Amino acid sequence: MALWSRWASVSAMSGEQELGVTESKNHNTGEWYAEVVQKAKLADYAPMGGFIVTRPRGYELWERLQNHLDGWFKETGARNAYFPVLIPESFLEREADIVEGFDPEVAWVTHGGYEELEERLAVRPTSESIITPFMSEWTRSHRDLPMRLNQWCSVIRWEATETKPFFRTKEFLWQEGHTAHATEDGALDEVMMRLGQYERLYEDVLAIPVLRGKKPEHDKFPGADMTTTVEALMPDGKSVQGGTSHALGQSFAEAYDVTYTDEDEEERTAWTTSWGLSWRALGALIMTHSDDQGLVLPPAVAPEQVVVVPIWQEDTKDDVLQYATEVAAELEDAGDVRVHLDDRDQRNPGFKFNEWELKGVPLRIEIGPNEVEDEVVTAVRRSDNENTKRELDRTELVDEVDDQLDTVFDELYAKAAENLVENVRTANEPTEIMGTIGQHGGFVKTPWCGDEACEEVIKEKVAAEIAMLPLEDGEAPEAAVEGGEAVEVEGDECTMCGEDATEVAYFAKTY
RNA sequence: GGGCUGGUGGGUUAGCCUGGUAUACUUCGGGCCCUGGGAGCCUGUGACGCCAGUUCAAAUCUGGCCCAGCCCA
Repeated sequence: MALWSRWASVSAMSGEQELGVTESKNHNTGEWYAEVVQKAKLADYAPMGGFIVTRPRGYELWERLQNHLDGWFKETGARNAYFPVLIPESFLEREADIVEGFDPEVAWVTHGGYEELEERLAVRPTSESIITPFMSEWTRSHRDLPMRLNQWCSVIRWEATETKPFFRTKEFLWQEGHTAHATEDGALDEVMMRLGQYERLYEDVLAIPVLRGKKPEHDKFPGADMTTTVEALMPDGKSVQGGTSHALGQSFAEAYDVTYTDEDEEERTAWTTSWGLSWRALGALIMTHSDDQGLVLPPAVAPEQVVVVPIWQEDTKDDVLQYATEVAAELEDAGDVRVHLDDRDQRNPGFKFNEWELKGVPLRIEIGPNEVEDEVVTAVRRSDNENTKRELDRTELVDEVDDQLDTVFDELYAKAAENLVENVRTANEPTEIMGTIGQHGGFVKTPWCGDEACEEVIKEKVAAEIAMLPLEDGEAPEAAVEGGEAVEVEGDECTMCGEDATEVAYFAKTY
């Protein structure tokens, strides 16, 4: 048994740690993650494999994320709608690629009560096949385009994989946007705009830097011309597909007859897109920032942004509580901060510190008789690994707290960005790709001819695949993160087969 | 899909080999006391993953299933 593990069980038996996280993020990422999710009260496992129960704290994270994205969607022309969870088999069958792509993981409803249905109904694995037919009905003229619909819903994909809350579940919450356009350019602009919004969500809200790219041909969404992705690198070296946006060309429009009359009175076929982001983003959020003390959240999604912990003695209790109450009220009213005053009588301060750290509150404010006397508050940032205590002046409280919350975001982002930048490496030999991924994880970029067989060579050996290809020639996604020039990949021959390279491939192990 | 490890009150866990009374800590409820990093005392509630089998008797043995974590495809 490894040392760290023995420590974990020893401290558990001594009754010191069992409320908090006992697993090590570095040494035992899987169990650590499961523990953080459960002990921070984000989710529980459901009785059936592959399903989870999202608890209020977890759902609140989703709601905040949702509010950001939904606002941007609406600002850019998308409107929310809702389509049935069940899709008739005959609808699903109309687009051949969708059938082929999702058939193995579709859940079917075959009975209503005791009656067997005449036509079985698919529980949606994605909704193109029910939404596009309606876009067809609603699209008459070029004046109806672009048509942009979005729905927030859950889908079911019956994969036989291990459950990992938010990362891998048979049912997951997501949004799926569906649009139709008069021109291919219009559709492509849409695809990139939505990808940009996903990138913005990760970078500006979740404090996670991402790489933008497209998926290789063989890994595209079924029926799509192009699938784009934002990829986030987790601390254990695996890549997460954080959101995807697809150019569907005209294949869906043809299959479901989305046509319109243009200015010249010609009947034309529309171009469609779809784009989705799931609660996997929450998985990436939890995995990226949290530590061995528990959850760590950036302020924008934290249910409580500030927790105020009063520390009193019998003779100071009234003063301390009054001061703490005023501080909390001021932050809430003047500062528009989500603040919680933890005035529980039966818990000592140390217990509260640990508990709120476990729950990921970005900023803790301690108020005892000393603070009251000096007219200050003591603040500790969750993102500060040194646990440094800072005095904030009472008279500048709102601004100071605001600064501290910004700093939490900056610290979280900087750490995640460092992880990303340090873990994009180049390789020019197959053994080098495999060796680098085996040793460090992360992304390894290398020239590639575009042939799936060449990916397979790597995949078989180290279970790493092509996570993405930079979107345009010469565009190196990590340059944005580094704020400078991208590192050039040497050579223009495919590293695996030696044929002419057409792409730069980013290999990684993936979630 | 294959293999490994595990599943005992809400959480952590002892007991299992060698069948018979289920251990402790903690959380939670009540009471007292206490408050600058998981304090203390009293008290109460609360569990053997599921289904079969063996047996006078199963948490314990056997078989099947379910669930989780890990490794491989």
